[in-house]
Amino acid sequence: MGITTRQIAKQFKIHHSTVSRALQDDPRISEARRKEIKQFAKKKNYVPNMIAKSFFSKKTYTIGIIVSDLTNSFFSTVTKGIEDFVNQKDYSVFICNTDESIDEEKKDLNTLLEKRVEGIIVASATLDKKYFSELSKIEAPIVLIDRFPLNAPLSYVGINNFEAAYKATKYLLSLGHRRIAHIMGRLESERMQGYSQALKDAGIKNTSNYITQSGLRINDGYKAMQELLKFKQRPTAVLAVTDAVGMGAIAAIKDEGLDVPRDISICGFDDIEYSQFTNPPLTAIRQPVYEIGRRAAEILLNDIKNKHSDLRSKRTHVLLDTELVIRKSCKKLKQK
Amino acid sequence: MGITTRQIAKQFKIHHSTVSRALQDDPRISEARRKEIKQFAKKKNYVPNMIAKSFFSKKTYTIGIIVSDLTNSFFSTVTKGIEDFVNQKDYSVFICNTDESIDEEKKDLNTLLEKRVEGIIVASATLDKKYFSELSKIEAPIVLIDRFPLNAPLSYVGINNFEAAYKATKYLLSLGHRRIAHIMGRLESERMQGYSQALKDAGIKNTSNYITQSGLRINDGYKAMQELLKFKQRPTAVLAVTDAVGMGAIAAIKDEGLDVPRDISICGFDDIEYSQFTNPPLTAIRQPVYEIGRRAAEILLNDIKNKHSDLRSKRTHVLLDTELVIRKSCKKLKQK
DNA sequence: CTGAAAGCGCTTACAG
DNA sequence: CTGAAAGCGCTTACAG
Repeated sequence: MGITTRQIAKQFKIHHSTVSRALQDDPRISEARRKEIKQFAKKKNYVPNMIAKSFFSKKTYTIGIIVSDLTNSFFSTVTKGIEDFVNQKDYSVFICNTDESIDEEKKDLNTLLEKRVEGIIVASATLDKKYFSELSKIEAPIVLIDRFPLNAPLSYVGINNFEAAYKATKYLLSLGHRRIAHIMGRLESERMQGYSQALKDAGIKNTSNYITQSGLRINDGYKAMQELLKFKQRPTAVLAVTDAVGMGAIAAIKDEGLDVPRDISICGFDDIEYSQFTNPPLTAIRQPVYEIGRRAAEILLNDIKNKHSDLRSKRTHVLLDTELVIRKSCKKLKQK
Repeated sequence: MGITTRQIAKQFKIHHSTVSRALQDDPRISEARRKEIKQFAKKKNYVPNMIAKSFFSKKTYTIGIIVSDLTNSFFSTVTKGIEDFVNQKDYSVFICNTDESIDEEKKDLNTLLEKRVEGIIVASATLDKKYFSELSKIEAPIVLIDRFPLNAPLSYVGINNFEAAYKATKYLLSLGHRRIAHIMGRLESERMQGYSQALKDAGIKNTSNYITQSGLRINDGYKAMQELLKFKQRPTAVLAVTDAVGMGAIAAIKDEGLDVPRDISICGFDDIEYSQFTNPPLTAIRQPVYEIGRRAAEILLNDIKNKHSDLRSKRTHVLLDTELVIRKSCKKLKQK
């Protein structure tokens, strides 16, 4: 193992507390001593033991991030936003994937707490109120991202999902579509509600007819679209819960010998980097993904700093703006 | 802060070592004691302090991963592969982004070492031999991925880049292309060499004419392609150093009013999930990305376990197979 | 300017 | 079956 302050001290026949002080540039230690100690430490590749430091100071300079799947472009981008921000402040980050399992999430949470992270950012695999009220009792600051019940007793940053989905659906309606389907996510019911409301506001009944549930990945979208394709009256447009699902849907449509947007229009949600390159380029709601991560990190670090003061914002709720990015995957329907 | 073993001990007027043992299910502690202690601990939300445990045991159950950019599909997939594997063994992972900066990489490495990770997996931002020989002196096991000089004095897992690029270039040649360009990466010179060798073997001189260097992202590919488009004799095919670069190249070609593959064929490298959805679908060399992560994790954990024994494989070199996935972005040239 | 002590929360030999 | 002690590598009041 690495050399310790005690071993350095022995070398100079001094006390290890002096070594500790010299290494910290304590002005009370004489210039000469400091120099020789630091030089020796360097030569011996001394690496301060943060575990011991943390043990003493109660500061670990680490936070944890819990997401469902890093492979998902949304989550890797959020994570990058978080990492970039906290790194500047000398924090490290533990990353945990839950694969949408709430049990895994609880396990991860526990591990993080055992490792004494100073704060946690979580995109939860559940929306269970009880769970969140438990979370809010945890001492370490927590910031929710992406998934959260509005008015959860915790800080969160994300978007207004209802509004965004409403906006997307209205766009589809404005193109003349009436049979608009929605491939919804397990936890993305706000988006589904925004979709439904838009249909209702347009005077469309039975808005739940064309709703099918799916996972968030490409394959999930493929399968969900296959289901929608079985309807005798096929939808003419589909609002997908994520871009990846939208891509899967496009693939399913093509495999059926149909065309996007000629036969069916597709609107995505996220606007990941690759969506501009699909065929056709995907029209989608854009979330400021990186920014979501950055803001969450900012709030978390702030809560950590003010942990013991009243400045701690136990409940900062940030909803960032979304934007409908119109590309080529949605077609205007001819008037009948 | 959370409750400690001492506080629990006080509650029952016993010694904290007894509490420690009860919590560990030490059979020497009486059934009754154990039960009441565990129950009380649970009620009080006792969370064992891993920092203290690590401090004692010298095991932190954490590893570090250093990559250039998590936003890059390749790296997030590798990371997932690593995480999934080590999680089963109860390890946590620190994730560090270097953004291709070697200074940042060194800083990250140092932080990881201070935090006493038990091992590190790194996709380095450099190929400097001196650097790697320094790395090899570090006590913690290290496994290199993606970027490494062949025969580096460290374990690594990746692919045979030379061979893969050779294979891709040969495919382009077989399609009748002669003016084949290569958008190379800063560190991907093996791929470039495979490309050059294939051209040479086909009797093509001046193989460096059509080589241009670029970053690894979409935008980088866009800019690099713009340069290639300026040649009086434009290339008829391009081997891109990554899929993302290939996508950028396609965009640049289209923006110039040209078509892929009609005017220029594009071959990617990686075969990320999104490449099947581009327009046209991207022909690319497929790397077993997730598997690279998994294997690297396996070797690392093995080295950690055998750290002090001869079983430690200080230099396991694994090169996984690649495959050329033919889709629609490369066209057969007509015979003249 | 430097030293000796105490303590952070655990665990594990050593006793009994 | 349980206790008391020592120690992991640091830091920081307290002395002098």
